Amino acid sequence: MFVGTPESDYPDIKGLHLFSAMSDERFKELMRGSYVQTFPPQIDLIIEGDPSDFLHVILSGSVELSAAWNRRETTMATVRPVSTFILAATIRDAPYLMSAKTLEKSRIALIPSQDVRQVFATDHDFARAIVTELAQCYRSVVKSQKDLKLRTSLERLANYLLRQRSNLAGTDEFELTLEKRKLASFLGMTPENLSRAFKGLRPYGVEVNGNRIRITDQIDLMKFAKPTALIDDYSS
Amino acid sequence: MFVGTPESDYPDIKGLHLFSAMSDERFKELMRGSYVQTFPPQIDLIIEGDPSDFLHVILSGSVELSAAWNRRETTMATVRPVSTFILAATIRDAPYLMSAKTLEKSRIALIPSQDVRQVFATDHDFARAIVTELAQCYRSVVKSQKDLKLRTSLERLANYLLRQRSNLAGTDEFELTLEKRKLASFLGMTPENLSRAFKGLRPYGVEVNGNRIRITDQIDLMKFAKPTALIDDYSS
DNA sequence: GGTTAGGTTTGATAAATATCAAAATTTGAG
DNA sequence: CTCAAATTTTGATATTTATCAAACCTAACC
Repeated sequence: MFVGTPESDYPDIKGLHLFSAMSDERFKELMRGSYVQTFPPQIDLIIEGDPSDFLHVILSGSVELSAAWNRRETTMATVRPVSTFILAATIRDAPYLMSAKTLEKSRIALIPSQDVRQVFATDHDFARAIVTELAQCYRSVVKSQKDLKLRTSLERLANYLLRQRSNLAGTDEFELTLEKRKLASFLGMTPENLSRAFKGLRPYGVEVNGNRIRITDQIDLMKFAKPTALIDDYSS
Repeated sequence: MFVGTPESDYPDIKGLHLFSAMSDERFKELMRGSYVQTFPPQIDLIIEGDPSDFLHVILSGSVELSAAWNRRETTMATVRPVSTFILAATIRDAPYLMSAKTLEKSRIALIPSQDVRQVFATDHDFARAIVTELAQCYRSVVKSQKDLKLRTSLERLANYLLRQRSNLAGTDEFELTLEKRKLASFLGMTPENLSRAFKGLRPYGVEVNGNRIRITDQIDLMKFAKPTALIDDYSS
């Protein structure tokens, strides 16, 4: 099992901003201690509260990050290739704050947290790359927090659709990448409410057909959604 | 005006985890480019969207971080001495996501972002300290997000009170450090709702008298609030 | 192709939260 | 100390959102 991540996966992982500045030497060292596994859908990779044994890198498929309390559960984010997750817990050697579960069949590289922390302590370029990554993560959560506290559920949905649209090369028609159930939870509402929210956006030119969304009047939708870079631009 | 931060403030600032590992040499260099200013209450230090010109260090007083959208406004956090704020924006050289305003008369050290980024690029210990700090910040926002999405307003208030209680050496009686108006906004509710929420906690042993809170039955309150380290422990 | 399980939608209702208005209380300035 | 302004509380009401139940749809499976 512990045979290390196959070399064929190196380019994908090294392509991440996090690892790109690292010396090949050290990168290979890190990879040797790691391994790749393919998981079926609906597998729990991490339960919140667990000690952070591995930094995870998703190579294919998709993973849901969720949190639970008092029999309630909420989707915090979905992670798609190629990216890492649970970086902050790894660095701080602290328990995971979120659970992770595969949504589809997924290939995931697991890098022992101890190794990551060790390289972090000695490799300055890596430390700097982590800073940039964490600053980005932090800013993303702050944006998401603003979304939640400042907008109604209808506004959140409208802005979500506009973000999806621009992610997907700005075509007027696109598919939802999330099950509606998950989307509802991600946006902080119930599935029933999401269904009604879609109807509520019809007057602004949103047509829904299963997973297929068509935005017939983007200007009109934007006038309602009022997107702003300080909430909706995940790249800054 | 640009006379540098007075040396008498060095110990406080150097005491921050962020700067403690930095060489005295470099620290003095950073301080020479910085300056300290005393602001009256209710002064806008930062407007969200501004370019991040300075890393701020609060030396005395208190500062509110808030965000606004579409004529709505919400309190995101309050910062107390001695700590930095707006670190992520400084590092990423990105616009501030939150506004900052003094709540009381406050002394604040301003360190040019450019200098911080430069030291960050050359001083490895500083880079590592920033990582730890940012990981901590990130985890705090995630906890706060879980609080918001998983709990009702009554539960949020109950857990807030328990956190305050433990922060303040665990006495049964303590003072709110925030105006109720701000507290309501921080907890994601209206002032009217907060007032009613306090009443709603009376059956669980919470007595309110102005800013004075008395928790007469901590066990009972905890049974209702169900605090968990994965949301309420801001030190991990 | 029929069946079943799970997701989605719809309608009815309940609960949580916000809004508006006004009274009560506190705070701060002069 | 007194008055004005702001905050807090209270009551009445409206809006938003959640819950429950049932119908409907979809997709995987035998």
